[in-house]
Amino acid sequence: MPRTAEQNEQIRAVTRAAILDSAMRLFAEKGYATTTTRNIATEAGLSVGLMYHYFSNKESLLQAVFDTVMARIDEAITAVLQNNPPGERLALLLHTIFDLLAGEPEFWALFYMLRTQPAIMAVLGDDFRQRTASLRGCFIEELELAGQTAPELEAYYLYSVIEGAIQQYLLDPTNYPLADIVEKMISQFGGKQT
Amino acid sequence: MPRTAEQNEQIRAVTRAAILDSAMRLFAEKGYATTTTRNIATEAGLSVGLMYHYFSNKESLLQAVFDTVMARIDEAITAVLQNNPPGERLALLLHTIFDLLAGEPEFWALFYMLRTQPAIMAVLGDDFRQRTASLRGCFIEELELAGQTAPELEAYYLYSVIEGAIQQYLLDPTNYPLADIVEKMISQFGGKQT
Amino acid sequence: MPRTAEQNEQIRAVTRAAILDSAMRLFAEKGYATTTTRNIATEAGLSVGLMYHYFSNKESLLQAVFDTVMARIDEAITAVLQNNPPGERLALLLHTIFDLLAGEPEFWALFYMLRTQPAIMAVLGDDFRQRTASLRGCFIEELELAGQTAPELEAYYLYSVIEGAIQQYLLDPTNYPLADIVEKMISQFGGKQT
Amino acid sequence: MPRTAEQNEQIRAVTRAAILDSAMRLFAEKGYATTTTRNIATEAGLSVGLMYHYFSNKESLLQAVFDTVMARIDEAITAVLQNNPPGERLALLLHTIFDLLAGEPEFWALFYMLRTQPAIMAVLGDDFRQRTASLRGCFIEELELAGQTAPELEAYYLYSVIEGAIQQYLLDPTNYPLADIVEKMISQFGGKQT
DNA sequence: CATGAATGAGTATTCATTCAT
DNA sequence: AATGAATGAATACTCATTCAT
Repeated sequence: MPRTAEQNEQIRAVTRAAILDSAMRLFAEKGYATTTTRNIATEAGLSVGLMYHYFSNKESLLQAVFDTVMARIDEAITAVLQNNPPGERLALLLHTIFDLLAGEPEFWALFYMLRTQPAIMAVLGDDFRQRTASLRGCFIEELELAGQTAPELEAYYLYSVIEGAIQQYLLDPTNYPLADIVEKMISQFGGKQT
Repeated sequence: MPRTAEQNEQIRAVTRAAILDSAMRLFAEKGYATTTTRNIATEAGLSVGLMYHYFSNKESLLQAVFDTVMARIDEAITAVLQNNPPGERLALLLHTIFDLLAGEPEFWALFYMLRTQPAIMAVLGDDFRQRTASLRGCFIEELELAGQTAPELEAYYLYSVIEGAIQQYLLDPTNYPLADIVEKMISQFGGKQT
Repeated sequence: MPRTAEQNEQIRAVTRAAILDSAMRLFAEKGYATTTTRNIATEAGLSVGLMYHYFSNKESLLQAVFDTVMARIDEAITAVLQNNPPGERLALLLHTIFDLLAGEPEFWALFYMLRTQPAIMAVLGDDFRQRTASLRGCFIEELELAGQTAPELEAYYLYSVIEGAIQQYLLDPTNYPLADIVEKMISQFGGKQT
Repeated sequence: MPRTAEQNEQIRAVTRAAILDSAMRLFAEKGYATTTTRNIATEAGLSVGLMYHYFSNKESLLQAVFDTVMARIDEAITAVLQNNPPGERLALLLHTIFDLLAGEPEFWALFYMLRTQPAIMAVLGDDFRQRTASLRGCFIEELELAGQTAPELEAYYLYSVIEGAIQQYLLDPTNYPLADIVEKMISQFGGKQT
């Protein structure tokens, strides 16, 4: 007896996730250009042909990986924003971001790998800038509530510290004093301590 | 009659520079993996074979590009350190770095492109970390003189701000308030105003 | 529906044989170094890429060709040794070898072409020496039974005559008196006449 | 002051010999195809360009190497033939050939390397066959004098033993009982002992 | 006579992608 | 849905040969 439509749907979802997962891991580990489609299929435990049933391109696979990464970050941030009152959100946001960093560094490594590739930014650049602006918007709001006099500039500055901290951590995870840096950020930008 | 050794030296220096220049520009513009050796040779106005007369392979060309970039940074920094008294160097260092950024952004884009590629970091990683540590060393010294209580931590923090600012600027050069950010950095870390 | 494992096996066997066959013919005809991988693929009627699906590189293809050639010889020799009583084998062995020579001279031409190439002997040398020793072992045994007083030396001598005869024949197949030479070898080394 | 014509002649002869020597050594060591023209020039201690003043081609260099090798053999053989009475020459010829083999095995290795390359034989084949016939002619004469009943066939046979012995020796110089084999050849073909 | 910079066609190999089953 | 055989354009790199000096 053939599979039901529902079962097929189920299978598709699982397989798709497996491919995405392999791709994400391999891109982060070896880079986009040096990862072959065959690599990804093998790692995901399926045939090359089947992979092309799910993603028409290596590039569309990249796009999907990017979307997944971004969705993950958005989700975490949105959760903080929705479940906490303005004025308390800044410290929580920072902790969320850096917990993600400590927990899944490859994830952010991938993020920056994508972001610094000209070939990739040609495709994803606008998306990147838009999301950055939106997150900075949150910061502005919070910084205003915290009583900062020049919240826009402060937001740019804060964003820079965050970004720089992530990169420095990725460059040398064992020595970078991540926790101290985060505390310092919080105290500087006036969020309530947690 | 063969060319004199001097003439050859001259020719070699010019050609080598042309190759390096093309490679640097193309790597920055298209990424390392997507730049072909033929690309580089054509752009430099010479044959593939000749390129291999000067650099034994693509990787060693990358290494040479990296060294050139680094030498350029080192040179600028060293000039500041040697020609100014301790205690006044911090602000000057920052201005130097960000002048370089504003003047030749592709240069730094290349720097970060290289740094976020796992395949490339496998080759250049140690070099990167060493240079980072050395520059942070300068910061520590200056921060101590500026009377900071925890100069090590401050240095890590400062370094992060710098790095983040560079990246944010590269992402959106027209909107990022680079000058203001630099001023803020200087005032925060206690170097004398300029 | 994917092909069954059996179907794939079938396909692989056929394609592999086609590649090996082309390679063998071309190596014999033009030499190893002057035969290109593209040559082989074209001659076998398939794409370059596919050839690499079957053999990981040109060298491993060479190795496979060598193994095939050797298996062919071994097979013929083993058949003689197993189906005939000691004491009668020598003449049969010689006839077997020289029938192979007359029937497929390119086959032996290939054999010697490989053997005299330093670059190739670096890869296949040990194998060559080992097989030579093993065949000489058979000769010793037979020569002992034929009542030769110094079977070891005789075996070396016999082996030399065989090898020399093959090469002389290859150099000038129309004029070399192969049959007479073989008869002379048999009468000299005391195998029963056939 | 410019060199005299004589000095130039002198220089040319020396340089030419150096090139030939390097080529011969390298061809024997690495094979024709894997030896580069640059290899040869470097080994001979001169520039690539200069080498092309002496030999217009890699192929013409090969031809010259071959001629040199052949001239050397011819010379040795002719010396024996001219300075000894018919009837005593056979054993001397054999000793001459095998002394050459023991003294300069690479020399013969080169000879066979060239001879088994189809690409090379296309150029040198006729030459090879002619020289072989001429040497066999000497053998026939000597064998007739030694009273052999079928001197033509014997000559073919002898030639085969010689050729086989050389090759076997080259394959495994340490173990092959060259001296014994030579003695056996001499006693078989009836030349006077030496 | 002498040099080595310069050329570019040619080679082995890889890899995204397609397709018959 | 699933397989893996098949394609061929593209890539890094080599090397015989030329040529300005």
